[in-house]
Amino acid sequence: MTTQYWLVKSEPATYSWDDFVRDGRSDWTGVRNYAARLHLNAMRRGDEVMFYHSNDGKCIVGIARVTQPAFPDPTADEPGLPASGGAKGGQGWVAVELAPLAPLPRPVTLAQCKADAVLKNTELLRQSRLSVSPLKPTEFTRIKKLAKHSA
DNA sequence: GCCAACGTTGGC
DNA sequence: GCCAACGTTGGC
Repeated sequence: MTTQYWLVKSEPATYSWDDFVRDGRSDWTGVRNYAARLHLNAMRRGDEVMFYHSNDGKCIVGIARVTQPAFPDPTADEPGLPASGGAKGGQGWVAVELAPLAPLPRPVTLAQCKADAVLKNTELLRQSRLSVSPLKPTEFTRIKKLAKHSA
């Protein structure tokens, strides 16, 4: 099975990479956006996920791994309904479980992504408010490569 | 079903 | 602190 790649955002003031590493794993709950939910539902165990610090940081800081695919978000009003249950399914929100895989040697900044020919068209940049977005394998590889060089 | 008003996110 | 982008809500 081919590994898929994703990017999730977190405000470090709320939940930082360091918090994530300390916890060793995290249920990625509270996503209340249909496009983001679509992506959560498409995640499979073992997919790799870039961890982005929004607001304070504005950089990609580490790589996580999907350890549990989508399950009903326990923080939703009515968890457990089928997530595919119709366009108006305000319920049926889902979460996934992520675990830290490795920090990036150097964070990759938003400015670097914008300036990069490969990364300038990522969903992260095209739709800046989307909290969970897909990455193409080429984009994922590019981020890893940029993380090896000085900013 | 359209659209204006409003709230939220997130970069600057 | 401001503002742009986007989603949601509610009047009609």
